[in-house]
Amino acid sequence: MSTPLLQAETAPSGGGGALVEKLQTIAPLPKGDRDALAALSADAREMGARRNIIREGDRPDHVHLIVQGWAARYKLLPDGARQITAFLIPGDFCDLHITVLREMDHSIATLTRAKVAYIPRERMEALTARPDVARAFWWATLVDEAVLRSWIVNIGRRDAYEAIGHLMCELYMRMKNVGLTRDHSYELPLTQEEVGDALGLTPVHVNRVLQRMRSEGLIRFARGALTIHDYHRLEQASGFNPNYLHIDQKV
Amino acid sequence: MSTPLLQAETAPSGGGGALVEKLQTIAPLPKGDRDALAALSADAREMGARRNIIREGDRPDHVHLIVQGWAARYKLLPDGARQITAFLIPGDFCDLHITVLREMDHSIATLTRAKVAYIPRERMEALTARPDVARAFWWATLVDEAVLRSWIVNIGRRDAYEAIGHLMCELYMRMKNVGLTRDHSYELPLTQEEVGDALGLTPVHVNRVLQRMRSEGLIRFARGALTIHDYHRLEQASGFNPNYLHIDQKV
DNA sequence: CCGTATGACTAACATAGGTTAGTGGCAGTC
DNA sequence: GACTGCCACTAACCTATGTTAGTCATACGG
Repeated sequence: MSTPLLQAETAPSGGGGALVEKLQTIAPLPKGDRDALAALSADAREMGARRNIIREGDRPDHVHLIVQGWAARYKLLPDGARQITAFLIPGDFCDLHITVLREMDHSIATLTRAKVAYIPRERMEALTARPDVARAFWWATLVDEAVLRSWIVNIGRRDAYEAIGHLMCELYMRMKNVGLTRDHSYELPLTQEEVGDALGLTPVHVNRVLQRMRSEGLIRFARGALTIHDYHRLEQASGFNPNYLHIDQKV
Repeated sequence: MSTPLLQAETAPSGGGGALVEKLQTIAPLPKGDRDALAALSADAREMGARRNIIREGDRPDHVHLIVQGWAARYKLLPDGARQITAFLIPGDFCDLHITVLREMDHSIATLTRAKVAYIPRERMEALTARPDVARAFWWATLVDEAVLRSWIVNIGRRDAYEAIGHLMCELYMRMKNVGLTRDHSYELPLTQEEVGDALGLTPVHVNRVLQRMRSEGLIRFARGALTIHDYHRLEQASGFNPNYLHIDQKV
């Protein structure tokens, strides 16, 4: 029996998958729109863990959508250091509007085995011709931007304990929003090094902080899954305020 | 004689101002578009330094554009710490698409005296009906996002010396792109505390680093203006690569 | 002109987090 | 069923940056 790296296949919205689930956060979409979006996930490609989806300098002519599994945006520094700037979960686009820019200024790689849909430009144009879809894409783009701002605060002004807690809360809310949590648990298939690369910490220090959180009974984090034993306390301790996710739902 | 906090009024693009200058980075705009954009700056309001333009929780129904002077996006933490997540210079929108989201998840304040244009929603819609303008707005949004990613790398994986140098290079390129540099100098009306709030550093440490840069003959930074004596060396030392600004111009 | 901010700057000391160099467990593989 | 590689985990030590508590110069309002 292997660790369940992939997400539950039972998409809660009845086949539409994470993308439809996510894009209906702000407003329900007409059936036609839902079907058109759900169709994107149909012929996704399987990819192994730790494979590049796109690399800095690439000029892709199609858009990538994470259907299943996890991926990360990252930049490499000359000295080999890596900074992860985003975690991508099912329903997230990798490069929604890359065609407006000349080329990628960062890379994206899978973290787990994953299913990734490749969507040709014309197909995206057909989708954005639907006003509700276009608006939902805008919403998703703006939330991505808000998450980036929130990460800057996390790295710049919170200590390691708060930052790690904050990240756990954010991922909990995002996973919940696409139906991938159960109680206060979710698949979190990150190594301690990857957590460190996202928060500007070393794996050694990430480990220290995790030990402390465990000893305090706050969380359980093992075998690629996180359980938050006391969500309220974690939120408090890390100064997490979900308003920047613009979800407007209850915990 | 007072310190010249405001930017040169002589907009290089013949009256269109920084916005037109910036939006033509990727492609020239038709005269009609240029005029429509330039008209936005016409009746901007004067604001004092350190005044809020919008605050977290606000639901503005119009868009703000920095016409002259500097502003900053920021978030405040419960303990009073501040993290600046963006510096806004002439030609930058504060909240281009706020109407898609419910409310602001961060605040924006002027840093210097500034001229800020208030643009009603209908007027923005009329502008985005012009395809080239819509595309240019997209470009601006995506570059803003790329800058956020770059800041995450800066704060997460570069030391203070590199991070400060990187910020100076970025602002140099952005100011140059709207015609607000002369040789390798530009108005940089930031206090050392504001630089620290952007990079997650204390003013004491910012001062230490600046002293070092000065002693090395790299820069001159005084009275609200920065001169980079050796741009190439600064770029090297800070690992700056302007590709993420998507400007495609020479230094 | 004098008082009051504000911001640049410094020194002495404290610490969160980095570095280096491991050990040990476990999963996959030939 | 031994090898291999990855990852969690630890210990001892180090340093970049934070903290506290100032001094000093300049700008501005009255």
